[in-house]
Amino acid sequence: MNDRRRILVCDDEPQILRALKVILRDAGFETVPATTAEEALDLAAVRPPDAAILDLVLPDGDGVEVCHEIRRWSRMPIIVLSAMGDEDAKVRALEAGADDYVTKPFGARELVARLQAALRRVQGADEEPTITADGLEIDLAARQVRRDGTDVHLTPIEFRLLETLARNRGRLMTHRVLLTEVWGPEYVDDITILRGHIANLRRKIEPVEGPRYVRTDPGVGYRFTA
Amino acid sequence: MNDRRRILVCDDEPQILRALKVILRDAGFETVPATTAEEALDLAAVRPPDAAILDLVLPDGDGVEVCHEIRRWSRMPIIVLSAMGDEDAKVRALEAGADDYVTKPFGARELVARLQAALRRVQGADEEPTITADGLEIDLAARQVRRDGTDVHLTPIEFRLLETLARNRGRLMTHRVLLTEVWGPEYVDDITILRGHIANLRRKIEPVEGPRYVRTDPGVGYRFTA
DNA sequence: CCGCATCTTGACGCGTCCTTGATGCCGAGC
DNA sequence: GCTCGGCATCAAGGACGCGTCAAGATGCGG
Repeated sequence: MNDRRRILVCDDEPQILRALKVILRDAGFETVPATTAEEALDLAAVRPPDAAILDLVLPDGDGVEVCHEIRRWSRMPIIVLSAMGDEDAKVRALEAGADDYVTKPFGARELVARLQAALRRVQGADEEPTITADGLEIDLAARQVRRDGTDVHLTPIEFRLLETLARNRGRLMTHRVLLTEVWGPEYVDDITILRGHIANLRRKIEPVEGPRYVRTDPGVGYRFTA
Repeated sequence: MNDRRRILVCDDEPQILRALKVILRDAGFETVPATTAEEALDLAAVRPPDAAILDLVLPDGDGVEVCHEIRRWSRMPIIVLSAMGDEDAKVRALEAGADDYVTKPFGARELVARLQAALRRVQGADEEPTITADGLEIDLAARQVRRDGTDVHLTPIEFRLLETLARNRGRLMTHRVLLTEVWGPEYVDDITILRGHIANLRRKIEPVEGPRYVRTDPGVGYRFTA
């Protein structure tokens, strides 16, 4: 019996595919290789892997599309590989539902670390009634937040902001995604308002010594870390 | 002999159908696949399954219609799959008799958990005779309320309001939920009337120094706290 | 037909929350 | 070392929701 995690890896360059295979095997993962977008989607549907690593540029399509397709039916962790400087495609992949990105050339340790972090996230993501991250309790059904046992009062917008971040804990949420999710599509570009409420939220739930739960990814967005 | 539960699954996209099949098989269910609304209704009629999972968008109709049709003759658990952001269709499906909804993309474990919860719910529903919260007694069967031992007279609407709040004690009940629950779906937006009766209810059961049982959540709704 | 209890509706004052722009800080690139 | 862009913070205004009250509508029983 083999209980190793299966990782779908899609990249059109054979040497990168081989390198990824070695890196993942050493980290205790099983690799399911694919070289085209179509092959990746087929493999994912026939027997869903535990996570996927997708190159953004593929012969028969875009890694963003693959990401989008998979997200129609699965929440499996997806990490995209982007060439350096390809900021735009990176952000589009994140908005299509990717969990994180790694820019090529990547270090083996960084990739594995991000993969494991993403896998850890999915463990308790089963739409639990209450999310707990050391010292912070978020009761989604009751719409109640406690820090170190004492209740914290959040305004409606602050709660929805924290809720969407916590529901996607570990995942990098772009500014645009957060804005459309909390305020609606017409606020897509209003980053100022997002910043303001992030500040208020932090003042209420973060310890004084610095941000612990809500991390900033400069130029891209925010993420909730446990 | 096969005693596995049979689940009718209706989705027009082959990839999603395949993924659902795998997920359900791993959870110990047998899948009855269908790709159109008509096919789903036929299969359900020929040999009723134990539950149904329906996509909201189908080639020859709406998942809401299928839901409505099935409900004409069966109380089997129905779970609908809705695309993210399609709040309206989701609500209509629930009003047509669906038990629960899962938004795509869904986690495998979440879907299975909700399916099992729905199956369990069909077994038996429980009733609570009387709810007590320090100094306040609510006898649901006798429709009687006492505060500190003395009877309090509530009008019919006031009682139903308190009843729904108390049955979901601790949980925040939105304006919309309270209005549909107490007054009916056509009062969904009439917040004024809700405010008025909340005020009257408070005058009768709350101590003079301020609200203790019925707390207000600005912009969202009310909740009953013990 | 009348009176009472209840429900509904609108207006008003008040408090909270949202929004916006200005300001200062920090890191990256030159 | 300097400039520039992105980020956090703060304060002020304006908008919105809430609770309250009173008057009118409705329904029921006497």
